[in-house]
Order: sequence, then C-alpha cells, then structure tokens
Amino acid sequence: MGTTPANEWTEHALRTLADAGYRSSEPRQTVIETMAGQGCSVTAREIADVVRDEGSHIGLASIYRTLDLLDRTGLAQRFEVGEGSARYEPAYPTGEHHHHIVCDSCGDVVPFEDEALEQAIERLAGRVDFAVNAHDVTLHGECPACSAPPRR
Amino acid sequence: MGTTPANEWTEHALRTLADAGYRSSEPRQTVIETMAGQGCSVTAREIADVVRDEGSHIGLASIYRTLDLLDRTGLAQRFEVGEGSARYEPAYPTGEHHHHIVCDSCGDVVPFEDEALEQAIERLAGRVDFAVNAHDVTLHGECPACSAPPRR
DNA sequence: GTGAATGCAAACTCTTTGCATGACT
DNA sequence: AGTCATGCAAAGAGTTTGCATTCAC
Repeated sequence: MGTTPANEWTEHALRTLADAGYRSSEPRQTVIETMAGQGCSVTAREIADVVRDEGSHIGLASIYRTLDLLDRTGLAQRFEVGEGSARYEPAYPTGEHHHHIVCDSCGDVVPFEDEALEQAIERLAGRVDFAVNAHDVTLHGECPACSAPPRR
Repeated sequence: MGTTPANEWTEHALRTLADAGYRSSEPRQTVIETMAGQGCSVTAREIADVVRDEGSHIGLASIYRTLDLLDRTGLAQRFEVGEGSARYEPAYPTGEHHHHIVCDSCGDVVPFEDEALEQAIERLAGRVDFAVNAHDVTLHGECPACSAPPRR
C-alpha cells in the first residue's frame, strides 16, 4: 500500500502543527492518526475507544483539546448531526470534502459528494453579505435497513 | 394587521395537536405562540427568557417537552448550528423553509432561501439509497459587522 | 531548564427523567 | 373521574477548565 489521502492528511497535519510551533506529543499524534484511520467522521469518545482498544490510553480532555486545535487551525472540520455529540473529520487542503446522510432511526452516518450542490452553495456564498468560509449539509432520513419492513 | 404566516402556523399547530388528542394547556400554547413570535429560530432557553420577560413562567422541562412534541409531530424542525444548544423553528405544512448562515465570531444566525440549492438537494435525494425526508444546510462565516476592520 | 501539553477530577451547560401536584376533557 | 401535562429537582451526557505533573524543545 502506498500513499493514501489519509496518510497524506496525517503528515500534513503533523507538519502544519509543527510549523505553527505546537509540540509533537504522542497523544496528539495518536489522535491525528486515529482520525485518519477512521473512514469518515469521529466523535471524541470514539477516538478514546479506538485508542483504548489498541492498548493505549489518552485522557478525554486531551482528545477534546486536540480536536479543538485541529478545528481552529483548519486541519479538521467540526460538525454535528443532531445526536448530541460533535463529530470531527479531516479537512483536506484541497478543499475537497463531502457531506453526510444520517439515519434518524439507527444513527448511521454515511458520506456523499455532490458537485451540483457544491456549485449551488458557491454561487449562493457569493451573493450573501457574510464572508462564508465553510458549510455543512446534512440529509436526514432512513437508511435502507431501517426503512425495510419490520423483521419477524 | 391580518393573517400572517406566523399566525397561520400557530393555529395550524394548535389544531393539529388537538386533533391528535394532545391537550391544550397554557404552557404549550405559550411556547407555540412564542416560537411564532420570534423571527426565525429559537432555543429552549430563549423561549424561557421571552416568557419570563412577559411576566409569565414556564418550566424549562415543559419547554423541552413541547419542543420535542412539535418536532415529533413535524410541526417544528430541530437543528443545531454548532453553538451547543438545539434550535427549533416552525415547519410550514407547505414544505416552505429556509436555512441559516451563522457568524462564527458573534454567533448571529440569519436565514436565507435558495431555490437552486433546494433543487440540487432534491435531485440528490432521489439518487441516494436513503429515504430522505429532511435536510439542514448551514453556512459558516463572518457577518459584516465581525469581518469589518477592528474598531479603534 | 522552561514552557507547553497531559491527565485527572471538578465544574458547567444543555437536556432528560422521576415523581407528586394540578389541569384538561 | 381519569389522564395527561406541569414543575421541580435530581440525574445524565457531553464538553470545558483548574491544577499539579510530565514531557518536548
């Protein structure tokens, strides 16, 4: 396996933080690697659980502090899908990104991309009097499994 | 002043709840009227504050219960813009709705509508394998006041 | 060595829940 | 009268913060 987007983001994030004068501690590296390792978005607790399952341990507070740092430096994007806890995911320097569909029955979150949607938002952003620098789109509904007829 | 959309929603909501067998209590009516009275979206605490300023009082728990009821019955829509607390706003039976731009500096929330955006989402919804029945779009940025050069 | 980052625990905020009281139908 | 809804207070969940210790530079 060669260079994946996740690997690239990990390195980009570590380098960016180092360049900005932040120290490279093991907890920070682990949080970043764990985020990259998850397919899509993660919550603070999910990171803690994954790390614990790998035999290590990072205090929840440190995870929150790292996530906050990543968000503030633009290395990650924070968003919520309405289930109480914040989700974070890597933000690629290319601006490339996706959005999410949430199953309101089982809580499943799956990503999607849509160029037409991005264009509509871009045009809109140019028309409003806010300086728009990010956007969230979340679709709500039921996943195929949940909208299937009840099992018996 | 005649019939406004807000008035209509208030009546629609009260009637719908009554028809569904829910009791018409004063707290519920007040919450609904207060929601209608606010321009856009509200938080539970905002409702409590407005009600208190008008000389009445409703327990926070009842406000939350009413908001939850409105959300479950489709009379209101719940969403979050990332400032910790949930916001609710009237959902019109016509399906007419808007989205929000949030100023990440001062927390100001302003509504917008965009037909092209709605169309893009509608087309997208038809293409995914989820049964999509709602969507949130939130733009983040800085409002004109906050992006202005710092005052001196 | 010095200042920044961690970990723990306490504090906070938002929201939900249990239970007795009061109100709508 | 019989329920359903309210209000209060306590409980929960997620997140932030204070502070002593540890670690990176």
